[in-house]
Amino acid sequence: MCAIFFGDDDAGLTADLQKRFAKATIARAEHGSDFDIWVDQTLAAIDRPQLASNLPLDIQGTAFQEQVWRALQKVPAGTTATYKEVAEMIAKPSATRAVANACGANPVSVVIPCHRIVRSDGAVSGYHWGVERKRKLLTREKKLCTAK
DNA sequence: CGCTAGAATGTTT
DNA sequence: AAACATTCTAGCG
Repeated sequence: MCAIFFGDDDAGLTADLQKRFAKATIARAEHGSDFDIWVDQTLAAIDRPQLASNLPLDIQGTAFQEQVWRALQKVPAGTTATYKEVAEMIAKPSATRAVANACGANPVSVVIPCHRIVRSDGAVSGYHWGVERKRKLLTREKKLCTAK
């Protein structure tokens, strides 16, 4: 698995995929195939982050991005971190903007929680798949966490 | 004191 | 060389 995308419709999704993987040919998974099983696991991982480690992820990114993404996975569900905090986690306190860049480059939306990152004033700034979706994810996670 | 405008900053394409 | 899902500070009302 090299990417996990959100989308409201097929057209938007494939368009996004094409943009990210310009040279790739888009194909669909057969129902009941191995890939289909992974999709199930991925969806399950939204609620249980531990399951994410079962996924055969094949993420491609620069060294900097990998640092950021690793830091992101340390952010507990139901909480948020600021771009600056993440920047400090990877020992580059002044690279806040760069961190934001790396978040946007993250291909695996749910496995790496790029939606838990907000601005220092607490405002939800941007999200590749829509700020609306980001807010919903956050409130949802907060509920899940407090319910536990 | 609260707000706006502008510079600083690191990484990617 | 340009663009960005930020942040910090100085200046103004």
